[in-house]
Amino acid sequence: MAERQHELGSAELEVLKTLWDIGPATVRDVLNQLHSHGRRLAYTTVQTLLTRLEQKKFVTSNKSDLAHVFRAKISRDRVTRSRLDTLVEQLFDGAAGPLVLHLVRSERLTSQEINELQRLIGALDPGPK
Amino acid sequence: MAERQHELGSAELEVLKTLWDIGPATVRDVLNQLHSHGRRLAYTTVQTLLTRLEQKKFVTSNKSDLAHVFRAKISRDRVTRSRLDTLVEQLFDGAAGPLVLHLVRSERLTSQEINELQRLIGALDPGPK
DNA sequence: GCTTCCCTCCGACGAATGTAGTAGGATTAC
DNA sequence: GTAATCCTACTACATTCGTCGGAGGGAAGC
Repeated sequence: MAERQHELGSAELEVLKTLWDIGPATVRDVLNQLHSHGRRLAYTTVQTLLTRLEQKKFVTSNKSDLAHVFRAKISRDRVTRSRLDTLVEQLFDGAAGPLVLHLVRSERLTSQEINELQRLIGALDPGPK
Repeated sequence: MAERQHELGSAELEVLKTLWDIGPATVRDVLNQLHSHGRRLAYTTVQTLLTRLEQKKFVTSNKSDLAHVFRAKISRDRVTRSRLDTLVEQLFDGAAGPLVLHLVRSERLTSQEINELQRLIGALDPGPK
């Protein structure tokens, strides 16, 4: 019950991601963007999703124009962090290490990412702990 | 609709994790284990969860004894992988790199894990791609 | 000024999920 | 053997989520 990860469904996340990608937008804008990515949804579905996101405080809207303009209020980073926390918590009882190792081992990194990682890791201080 | 992540709810996962932790067990065993971790659930709730997990083929049961013995059929690794795939897909459009970088940057690793990582990363070949 | 659009508001509905109660059979304790 | 236990099977119910449809009010075309 400490797990309040039930705050963002997959469809809601898709819409939120669209806002991150194209910036503040109307229902129609989001719908078009989704359509252009092959995602079929009804206009009102997107509207419902945006409304729910607003109720959940993940989005705000400017209602001064006829077509309301929605804007993401939470960053992609925050959502990522939250999702990861939940995953790490649920699967590894909070230990992030095993997850990272799992990811790194799963050979899904591009060479560029590996280089980047080597830099980052090299800079990390295993320090006293 | 391509998203079939809707296969394992958080409560179901808790029960599955218990099976990974203590091995094949009865409803009562799982319940006790959960209780010992402070998780309050009714006996029948755990039973329902186990039944559903069995329907979903994530668990099998031996019904020869009065109290059925349930056994995890899917590994923690497979679930982890699946969860990660979903997360990477939903948040980074499939690119695992950013996720790893995010994790590494989030300073939640123990020094031991960092060492382990440095070894792993060092062994990785950025090679041709 | 109608007709057509487009938008918002509201209600709805089915599936999945978390949580649990009840019925009734089997086992154990006297 | 009778009562207290324990277990399974079945049913139930509230929520959340994904997905829309319809009503009704402005805006825009002609």
